[in-house]
Amino acid sequence: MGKQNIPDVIIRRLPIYLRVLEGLYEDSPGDVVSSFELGEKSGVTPAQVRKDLSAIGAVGKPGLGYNIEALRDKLKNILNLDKEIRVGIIGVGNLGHAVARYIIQRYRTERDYHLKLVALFDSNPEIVGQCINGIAIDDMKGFSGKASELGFRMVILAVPAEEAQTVINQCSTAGIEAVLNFAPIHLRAPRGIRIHDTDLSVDLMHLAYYL
Amino acid sequence: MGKQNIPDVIIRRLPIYLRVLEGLYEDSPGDVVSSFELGEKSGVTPAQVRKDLSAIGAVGKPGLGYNIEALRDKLKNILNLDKEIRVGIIGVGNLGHAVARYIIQRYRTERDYHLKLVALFDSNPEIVGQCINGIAIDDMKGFSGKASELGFRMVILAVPAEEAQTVINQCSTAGIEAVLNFAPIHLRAPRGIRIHDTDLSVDLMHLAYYL
DNA sequence: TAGATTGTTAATCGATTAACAATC
DNA sequence: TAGATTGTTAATCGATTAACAATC
Repeated sequence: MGKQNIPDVIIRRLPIYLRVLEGLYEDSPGDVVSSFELGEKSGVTPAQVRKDLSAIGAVGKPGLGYNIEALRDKLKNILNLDKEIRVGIIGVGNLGHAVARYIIQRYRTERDYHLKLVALFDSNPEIVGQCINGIAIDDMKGFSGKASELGFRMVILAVPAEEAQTVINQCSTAGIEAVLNFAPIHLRAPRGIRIHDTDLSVDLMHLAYYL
Repeated sequence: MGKQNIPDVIIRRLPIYLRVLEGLYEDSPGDVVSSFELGEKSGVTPAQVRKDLSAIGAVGKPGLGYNIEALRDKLKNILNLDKEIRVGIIGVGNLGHAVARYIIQRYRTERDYHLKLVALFDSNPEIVGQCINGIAIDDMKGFSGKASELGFRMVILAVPAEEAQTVINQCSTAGIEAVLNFAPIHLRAPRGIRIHDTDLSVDLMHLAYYL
């Protein structure tokens, strides 16, 4: 496979381009988009757009622009979104619960994003066994088995900070490869796992600087 | 005020340092922390930590490190977290609702972060008038009045993509200065408003690349 | 053809890392 | 004093921007 080691800064912008392209495709499938328009709608300069697209091997036509559908498909392909991606959530408290509902709702409406929530886990016996939109909350004890049984390699982590490192080590054992971490703590990534930290509080504090 | 134009990359790391320092302070107030330990716990190199802290004018003692409490206070001061920060949420659907509960819960437990949710807005008459933890959902029509009455300058935007640009223009009129945007669209920032975009879907797609 | 826009190269800019004298 | 760690300077690295010949 031709993963030519594209820098992460570029990868990070691809979902944003893709989001814009989906919108353009709805309005005018079969049409073309320039780096100027795509950049405008993505918050990126036209030069940057061309540099990024050229880095991933997407090609446009001089004088015209990029074919919307082809470019969209290219991006989906690179981001692995042309296959079904199964996701589990660990930690179904306030936040995990909300994220679960959000994903279910969003990817129900959404056309064909192959992002599918397949499992929920918690270690609190009081909520294990409950259901969210038909998905049962499993005991964290059975995590490893469920992961291979259901075949998900991506996990959303919404447990308390104190438990997060322990849980991520379990994820590693279970063959998980990517983790979106909502716990307010920086985790040491075990070998073979990619972690992205995200924290509403951190975002708010960052913004607070600009008040 | 000494806002010496600190680059945003640095500002972005400050809340993370602060988060670590709060933890350290609980365990050993009055103690000192080295750039090595702080970096370790923040996912940043020691050199970077020292560069960042020096940029904001924080000082440590050679051979010892940085005083935990003093550094924490310095960070809070720079991030404006030594004053009360009032926040409103616009759009109380699935996501806005979850964010509201999350903030209320988190800043109840939290010691003394002066981040306070003071208002909720929506334009759907069916939910206007409802309450979340004692905070009423107001009609978006009265936004501008409420903003100045309650004195919040920061807003969390959780409306559908189609409405986001319109709403942010209203925010501008109402004197809002900072917006955390959850709508899956890049917004043109009106003069005087700082916008940070955040989108769970974008984060998941970004991670999907590494599967 | 004339006008528009790509793809790429070179120039610029800024951020990270390395190194080490100063200092507790 | 000896050992540790800061604060800063210089070196490196990488990302963004500008510019423009090639091409539709």
